[in-house]
Amino acid sequence: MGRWEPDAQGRLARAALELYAEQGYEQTTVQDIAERAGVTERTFFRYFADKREVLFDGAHTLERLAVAGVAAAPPGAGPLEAAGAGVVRGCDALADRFQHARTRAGVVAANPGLQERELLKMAALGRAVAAALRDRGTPEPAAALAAEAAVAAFRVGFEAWVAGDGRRGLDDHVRAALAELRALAGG
Amino acid sequence: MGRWEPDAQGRLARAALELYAEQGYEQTTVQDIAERAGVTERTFFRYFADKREVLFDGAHTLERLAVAGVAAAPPGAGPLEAAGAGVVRGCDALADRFQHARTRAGVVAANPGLQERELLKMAALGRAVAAALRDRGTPEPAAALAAEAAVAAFRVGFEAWVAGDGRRGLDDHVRAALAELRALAGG
DNA sequence: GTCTATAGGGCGATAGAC
DNA sequence: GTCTATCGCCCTATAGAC
Repeated sequence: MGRWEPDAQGRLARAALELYAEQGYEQTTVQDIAERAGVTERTFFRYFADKREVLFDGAHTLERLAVAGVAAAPPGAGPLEAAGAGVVRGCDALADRFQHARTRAGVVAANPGLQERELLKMAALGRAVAAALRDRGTPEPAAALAAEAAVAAFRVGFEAWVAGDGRRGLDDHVRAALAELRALAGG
Repeated sequence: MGRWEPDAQGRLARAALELYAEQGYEQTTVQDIAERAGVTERTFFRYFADKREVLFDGAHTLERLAVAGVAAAPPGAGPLEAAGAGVVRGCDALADRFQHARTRAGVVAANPGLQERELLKMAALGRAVAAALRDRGTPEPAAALAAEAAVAAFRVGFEAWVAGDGRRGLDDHVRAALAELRALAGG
């Protein structure tokens, strides 16, 4: 057994979500989080760049899956179709964590600073999807626009998912939003 | 003549943009800005909620114009068409300030914290446009999706505008992005 | 206007694993 | 010995409270 309990990062992330949900983001200090996780304040900043970032360490998985989903889309698929396949694939990153996603969404919705960070992650997702589209031959500005539109559908689908009871899957909601988007531009 | 120079807010905003461009956002302290504007630090926070907000005081004008543009769209226009008319109208808020917009865009592009704030303003624009669409009868989720798509086109158009030499107007770039978006979903 | 708590970065010390 | 995780203490600027 080592000198320290293992998985300090995981304990910090869990402690932070709990405290943000219990007493609010602004009312929670980094020291509160560190104490609950059994480490010092300094260790928190070793794992997370700032107090917001602790809620967003899963963003990279979502991005990676979405990029893979775009790459795996059939060669004949158009840009919007491929981008849609990407964000639908990304749903796998969250699908089995409905309760966690819902709690987290509530915390984020209650604080503009956290919304900013979420938007930054969604923008990064959009850029990653756009790059994946360019890799399969989609030129700009079509790649950026298709990616942004697909991410918008993902966001709308995600909101519907956490607003519901979780019986309908996230991917189902996102697919519905994508269909609606096609209808809008086509009609 | 009063006891203080007039337009402290304007001087602060100008001083901030200059300093952020000259020496970087992070290297600039609020005190630097206040000194150049000839006021105290305390006065800065009287006008701006935080160090980022000083770059975004024009956002409300853009939002107001966009909402008016949606409301003024012909009754027969579809959701995406009306949302597009909104963001095209919003271009009037920036059209005659190309140099200012370009400098500001460079500063924002160099700092993730400022990008976050910009994304928050774009999200607010999207919500305002969506609300204007609902006011003219568009149901959800079509209103949210059309608004997000139009704002994405605005952003793409804006980026092309500041990347260019300014001879083509912002509205022209945004209209082109909207056309591309329609083509994407329609094809 | 002054006073203060918190965020967040820099740097070196320490204690184990290997 | 090296490497890595953690701590401790110092510091400044932000931003809110009084």
